[in-house]
Amino acid sequence: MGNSPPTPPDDITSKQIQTILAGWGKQHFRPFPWRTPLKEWHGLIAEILLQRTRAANVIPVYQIFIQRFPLPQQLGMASVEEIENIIRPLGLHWRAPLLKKLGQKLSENDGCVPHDEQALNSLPGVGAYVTAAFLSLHAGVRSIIIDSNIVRFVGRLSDCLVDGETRRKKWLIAYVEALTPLNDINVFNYALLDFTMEVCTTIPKCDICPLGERYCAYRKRNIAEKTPNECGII
DNA sequence: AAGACGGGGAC
DNA sequence: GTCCCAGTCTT
Ligand code: SF4
Repeated sequence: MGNSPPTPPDDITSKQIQTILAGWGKQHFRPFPWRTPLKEWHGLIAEILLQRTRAANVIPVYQIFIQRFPLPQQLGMASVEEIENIIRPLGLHWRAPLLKKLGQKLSENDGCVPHDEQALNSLPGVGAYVTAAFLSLHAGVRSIIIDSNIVRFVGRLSDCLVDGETRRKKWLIAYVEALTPLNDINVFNYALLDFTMEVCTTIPKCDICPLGERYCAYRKRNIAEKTPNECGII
């Protein structure tokens, strides 16, 4: 028998982490173009373009994309070639034919994006992450989001090694579920995205982290071992 | 469960 | 040059 998987923090601790992250997020909210009030269609497109791609790199492609395809109908009628050319700087070109199918499928629904989890998840190019991100960030529906940055963050909180499969593990999902508040879902999820993008990064910036050793087992161990962290600052 | 996809920026 | 990024789809 190996080590048992990490268990989520208790309710009190989870709420404290939520409060700290939400407070941090309010002061460090990043106004990406897809975060300003927008059409749901544009929000869905943004989440797809953001797959495995740093947000800053998506900005110019997103602007061109929604200018060329303001409505799903226009995307559905475009050629795969044209779509592929527009998203080329982002790589993962297999998304081009899926985006065309997405436009066609939404056209059948009057161009409206469904708010049903099953319906979203079955759309071409839309998986667990895009479904949860769209619901929580663009439709006000509480959903937990799990991306590679958030997996890394949970790994740090619990001081557990993670890999590419960790995002599908039950313990990880339960952990994020416990951390995610019942209300103000978009505020918390934006904070979680920004925090994991800017503070709990591949090389963590523990010296500016609002959580620290009280909430982060990785940080606590580094301090206890009196080894310099990966920032090189105590 | 494991592999493929991908350009581009950070280091 | 290496690693990693708001994952998804296919064996
Ligand atoms: S203390 Fe460091 S490792 Fe822990 S959550 Fe903060 S930035 Fe991440």
